[in-house]
This record gives sequence, C-alpha cells and structure tokens, in this order.
Amino acid sequence: MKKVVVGLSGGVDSSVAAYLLKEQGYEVIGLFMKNWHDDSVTISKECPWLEDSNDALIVAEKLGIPFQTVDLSTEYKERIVDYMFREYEMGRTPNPDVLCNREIKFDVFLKIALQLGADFVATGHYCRKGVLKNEDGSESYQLLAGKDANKDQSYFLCQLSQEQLSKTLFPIGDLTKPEVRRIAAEHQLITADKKDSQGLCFIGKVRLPDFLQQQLRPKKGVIVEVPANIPQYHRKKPKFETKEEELAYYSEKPVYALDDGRVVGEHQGAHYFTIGQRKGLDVGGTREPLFVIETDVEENVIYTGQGKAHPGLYRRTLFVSEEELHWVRPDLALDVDASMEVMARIRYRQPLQQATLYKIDKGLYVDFKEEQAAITEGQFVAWYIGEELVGSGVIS
RNA sequence: GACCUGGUAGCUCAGUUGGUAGAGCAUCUCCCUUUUAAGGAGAGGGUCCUGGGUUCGAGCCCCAGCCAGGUCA
Repeated sequence: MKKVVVGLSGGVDSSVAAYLLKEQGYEVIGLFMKNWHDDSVTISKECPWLEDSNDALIVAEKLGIPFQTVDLSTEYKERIVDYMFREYEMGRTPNPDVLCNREIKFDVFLKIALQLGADFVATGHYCRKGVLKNEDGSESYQLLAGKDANKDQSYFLCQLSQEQLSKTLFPIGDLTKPEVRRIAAEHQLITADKKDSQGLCFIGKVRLPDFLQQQLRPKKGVIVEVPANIPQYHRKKPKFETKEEELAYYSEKPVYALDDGRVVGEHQGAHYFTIGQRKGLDVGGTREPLFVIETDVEENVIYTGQGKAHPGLYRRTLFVSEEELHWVRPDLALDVDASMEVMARIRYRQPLQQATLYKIDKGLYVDFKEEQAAITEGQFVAWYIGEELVGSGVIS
C-alpha cells in the first residue's frame, strides 16, 4: 500500500484531498504545517492557525488517519519572509506563495514526509498531474491546470521541478470547488462550509505596508504624475537587424525623471508600492484615478499616470534572466534562438494571453500579442501549452 | 495703485431665472481573490472665505473686508 502524507491546512480542499486519498486505498497521514505565529500583523482578529490546526485534527480523526503538526516557521521566515523584505527593498514585488510552494510545501515539508516513509505528498491544490511515458522508459510529469477554471492554482506551482512533481499528488484537481464542498458535506467534514482562505498563505490577510514596516523604514518621498504624451512614449522605432534587437527594444521600459511630470503628492516610501497600484496613493483631484507606473527606490520617487489607459502602464515584452528561468518540463526547454508559441499569464487568475517565447543566451523574452498592463518586476510569468504549465520565471 | 476673475466636501471643480448643495478623484467598508495588484458594490464627509444688508427665504443679489491668480499704467 502506498503511503501519502497530505498537508492538512484546516481548509475544505485539503480535507477532501485526504478523504479521496483514503478512498483510493492509500495509507494516509495528515500533517499540519505551522509556519507563522506572529498574529500581530494579520488583520483577522482570532489566532487563525490554532483554529485551523484544530479543524485539521478533527478532520483527521473523522477520517481515521494519523495526525501530526510540524513547525516550519524558522524555514518559512528564512526562505519566504526574508525574501519578501529583500525584494520589496529592491523595489520589486515578490510572490511569496509561489516561493512557499517551491521552498516549503514541496521542499521542507516534502522531505519530512519522505522521512516518515511516504511515497508521496498531497495537497489540496486545484491542479492536476499528468504522467508521460518517455521512449527510454522514464517518465515526465506534467503540471496541468485544475479542472475548475475559476479556481485553477497551477500558477502558484509554476516553480515546481520534475523531482518535486514526481513525489506529488493533487487529489482534487479533477473537481470543482462546489463538488469539493459537496463531498465534504456528504462526509460531514467540519470544514465543508469554511470560508476560503485568502491573503498570504500561512500568514493570512495583512496590510502590506504595515507588514513591511517591520523591516522597511518609512521614508518620505514625492509622487509624480507623468502626462500621457511625454517623448518616452513616442520613440521612433529603429530598424531592427535581428529579432533579439526588436525584443530588447520592446521589453525596455521608459526611464523617468522628476521633470517628466508634476509633483502631486507625498508618500511614505516607494518600496511599499507596486506597479499598477491605484489605492493608497492618497492623491485626489484628478479626473481619472492615478496608477503607479514606476517606483524608483533609489531616488524614492513614485511615478504615476492618470487613467487605466495611460501608456506608462503597458508593455508588450518582458524578459526573464537565465538564472530566474525555470522549466517545469526541462525536455521542452528552448535552445538559444529558438522560439515557441504559448499562452501565458503574469499574475494569478489572469486570463491566459497569447505570447511567443524567444530564447537567447542570457535568458528568455516573453513577447505578448497584446500589450500587458502592469508588468511588474519580481512577479512570476508562467507559460502554458494547452492546459499544461511548462515553465515560468521571474520578471526582471 | 486701479481693474478683472475666482474663493463650494481631503483634492479638482459643477451648481440652471434666489428655495439650506452635486460630480470625478481621494478616503473607509464590503465583495471578489491562497501573491502584489486590478475589478465590483456601498458608505462617510460641506459654518458654500468672513462680516453686514436685501428678501418669507441667498452658494447664488448688494456693500465692505480678507485671500489667491491675472490684467493695466
């Protein structure tokens, strides 16, 4: 009998995942991860993890499976929280949940599971795993979108490796959320009607600026409104000798200076803001809302543009450096000068966009068919072929 | 110095022939969402520069003053 350690979060998805595994005849162990216990920064009033671990325990008892709690908060702090502060400090916008999957759930946690003698770990993610038989007898694993298009969480797993996938099961990937809830209700799992979790996984809902102020000191600076007609937006298109030149040109972002616009307000630190952001600027008096089009953490200046259609918000091409490029399917990795048509997204739940990948020696260009709003450094771009997520990278 | 224009929600402004005020943006809350965002819905918020006067009644009319911007010698 194969042994599976399922990460019970205290939510309905992992509860049903555990139930299904048991039904399928696996030997199932429930393991609750405690990764954060500083509730001073969370918005919700109650101590969330205690209730969650309790729910997880009740579900485990209901299913008749062994249950344990592991405290990974040291690793979580070192690998996720510190990374967040570093990224924000550099003016980038990290995605902690993608990292949490790569570094915690499918690394630290996975290793613990293997030490317990497990053959697999399982989670309540809405995604599926496909297995391809290669000619040499080996297997390739596919990361496939969840069947519930509305809940598909493959994006958050875009940094997983073949090694990690080989040891992983996603029991609820073929189900929709309503089906999961129905199964939970039918089997009287107390998590059946529990509200979906939101916010940073393990930490919960936080006000980012408040959270970041633990480490990043406030620093007053100016907010500049950049008009929609500055010369940077009307560059003359040069003649391109090569495709690479053309992509480099389109991936370049405008360089702003203070005198490109007008000072319209003051902020408490450019590193608290992200591109595309509308709320929190506290600048009124405009006909249309202001959106952040660039943050300059060196000069501590926030550049904004008025209206959703402001040219500073859009770009058609982005670049992923070689070190930050990841193929879930290394066998599909592009050689230098090769290209590939894919569907891609630059944030969770964004509808997939047509794009072409171009590989160069220093990295990879992702060239979108339509210009994309708020391409943000530090966030992940993930690309798909059909329903399979084949690769991802950090936007640089 | 004279003249002109303007001083209305946090900001930018609209307020018809006088009947105690509105819009956008901002803010807050909720919804959506296991990142950051975006998006959707709703709410709060005004000695209408000050002081007089006319009027049953003034943000709107009259007078004086203060403030801001501009024009002219």
